[in-house]
Amino acid sequence: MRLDEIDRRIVAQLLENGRASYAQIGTAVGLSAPAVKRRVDRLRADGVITGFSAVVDPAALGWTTEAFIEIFCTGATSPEEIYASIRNHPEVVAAYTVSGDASALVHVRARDIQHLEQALERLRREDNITATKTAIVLSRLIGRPTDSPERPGRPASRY
Amino acid sequence: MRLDEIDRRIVAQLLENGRASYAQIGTAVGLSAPAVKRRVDRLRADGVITGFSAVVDPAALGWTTEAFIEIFCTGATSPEEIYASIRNHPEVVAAYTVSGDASALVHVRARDIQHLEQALERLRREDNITATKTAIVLSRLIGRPTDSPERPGRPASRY
DNA sequence: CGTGAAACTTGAGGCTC
DNA sequence: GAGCCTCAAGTTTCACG
Repeated sequence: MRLDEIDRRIVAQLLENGRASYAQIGTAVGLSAPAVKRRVDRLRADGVITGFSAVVDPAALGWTTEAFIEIFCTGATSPEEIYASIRNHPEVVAAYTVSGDASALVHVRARDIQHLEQALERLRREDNITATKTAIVLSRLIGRPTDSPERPGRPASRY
Repeated sequence: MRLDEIDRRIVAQLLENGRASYAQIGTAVGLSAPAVKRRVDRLRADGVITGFSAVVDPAALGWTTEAFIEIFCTGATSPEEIYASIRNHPEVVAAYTVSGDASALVHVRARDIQHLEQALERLRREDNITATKTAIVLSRLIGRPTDSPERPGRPASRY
């Protein structure tokens, strides 16, 4: 599952434009379309590329409020238990167990502040969760689609 | 720029498979391929869909370490100044100004712990930044490609 | 990995409700 | 306004060299 330079460039192309044609990618990386397809198929089979997705502006769909919530649990709550506590909250966009004071950090998106408050109350009612600490997102400074293997920082998409 | 039910279903389809053909989406939502294309074109023009991207596993590209860093700045540091301080650090995947104690929250990805430490040191050398507080990601519990307008929680991709 | 041919998809015209 | 049909141009996908 080693990636060479061309593989990385193909991935970079597909990060930038997930609907680029194989011929288009091919001219960018100096390969024919079938050769690109074979590599993309291999990258998918190897789990390097896990899928393709539209990049959507949450605000345009009415999700204008965003927060990071530190979650504190009782003594030795396992990751599985934390997962069970948050999995059914649809507002949770991402969640991580982390080092430090908090047991987990969850990224939440809501339609508005009222919705956020409601989601937070619902989270706090979970048995394992003893406390929360919320940081509401005021502005997004940087947000990359995902990590390019070799792309430097791009300008922020503010909202 | 109002979205109807079909628009939302098209967006949901494209979040799930960004390379789906218009005909494919059409059968899923009950429209012909050209009708789907026109709606997708409109959704792009309206900024609801901002692009398409491959979904890549950072670990497969050698980015195995991840952290959230709270950044503390002197008194009244503006979002623009914070942005200027972090924009050139390629390890920064996302950054937000937030309510609460910290001035900003930045999401960082590094190749390994050594690289993370090095990135952190580099960040702390920025003039505006007076202190940082790092939470290293131990495991990812939930991570959705992005927010579907109506999709419930999906299982976590752990690593 | 490249070439070429078959099957499919895209994208733009005009037509209908 | 929004959808459907049709057709040329482009794209994907295969077997073969």
